Amino acid sequence: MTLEQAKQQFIQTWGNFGTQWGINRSMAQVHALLLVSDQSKCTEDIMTELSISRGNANMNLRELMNWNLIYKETVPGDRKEYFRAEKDMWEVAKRITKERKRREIEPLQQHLTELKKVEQSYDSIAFVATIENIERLVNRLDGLSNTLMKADEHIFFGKILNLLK
Amino acid sequence: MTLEQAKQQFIQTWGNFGTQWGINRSMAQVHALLLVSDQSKCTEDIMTELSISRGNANMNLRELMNWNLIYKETVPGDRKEYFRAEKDMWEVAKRITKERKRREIEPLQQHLTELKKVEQSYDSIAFVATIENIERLVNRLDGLSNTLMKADEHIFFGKILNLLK
DNA sequence: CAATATTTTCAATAATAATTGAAAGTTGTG
DNA sequence: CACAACTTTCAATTATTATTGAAAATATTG
Repeated sequence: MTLEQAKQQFIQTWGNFGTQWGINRSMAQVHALLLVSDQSKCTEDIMTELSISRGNANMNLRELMNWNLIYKETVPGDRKEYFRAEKDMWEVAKRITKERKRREIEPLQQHLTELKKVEQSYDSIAFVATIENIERLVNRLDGLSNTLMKADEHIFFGKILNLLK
Repeated sequence: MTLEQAKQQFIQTWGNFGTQWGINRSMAQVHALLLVSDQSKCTEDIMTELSISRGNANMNLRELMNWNLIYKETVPGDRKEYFRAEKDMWEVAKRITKERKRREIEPLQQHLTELKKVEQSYDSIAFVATIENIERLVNRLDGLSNTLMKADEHIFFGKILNLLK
């Protein structure tokens, strides 16, 4: 397998896994392309190399910036914007965690809190108990994300993986 | 908010979060419905209560069984199959973890191992290093899932959440 | 500030994924 | 074993999501 083939393969694979996680294929592929590229790339490069449209490239680059997974770079004497990916995968994990906490865990916590305001009755007891079980789990996932975001990789995994030894 | 409204709200909310995670809305809703229902329910009940077709209900019930999140139950004197959800949310978390490990982490590990077989060259060094960084993270997530699946909730979260105190 | 390069937007279109429902298959019953 | 009850399948349809590309907006240069 040549380097070029391997990179293509990786982009393909990353794209497929992305879709399984509710991330659109193009966004995952743009991310993958930048992860395995030494030089930063401009929109034009990305359009060409992934055979996607300008609009698509632009939109997903912007979204990757929102997730803090890529940076803009400027090249002296060139007007275009160039993009580079964060390569430290522990950083990547932390940033994804931070964003998912904000977009998913926190809204879910809000919804669950609301649901507990159901009017009390004999039948509502079991319902509230179920919601509270879900809430407990979600709160713990939240605690886990907070810990992960603060910890360094070594401490985080080191301690966890020793849990049951 | 009446109990009925709260249950409907929960089903709605669970469905929406599901779609964000690459789980189809109906499957998440069927799961939600069974989570908040005291009695086990047959296909007909589910079709009616969620206003979905027989095929849809059947397919998603089967998929929830594959994930080990619901059980079949039989009612004496009734031919129909009834379904009940696992209500222990720590169990639910463990089972989802187990399944995601099998469906996502393990195949990804395989792919990454393959990619390292790229032919060596000056340029491939950086590529392999990036793949190895990704691999390290994925392996640790794998270790984390293994630990979670074996641990009980109290031990698992107790120790983690004390990490940085 | 006009000319040009570049980025952004967004309505239209295409691709993908979910859903339906009727037909085929299966299982249990008298 | 014929019938009825129930479950499963799957081609067709519908709904959702992603993508395109041209036009509008913005930024940069001389």
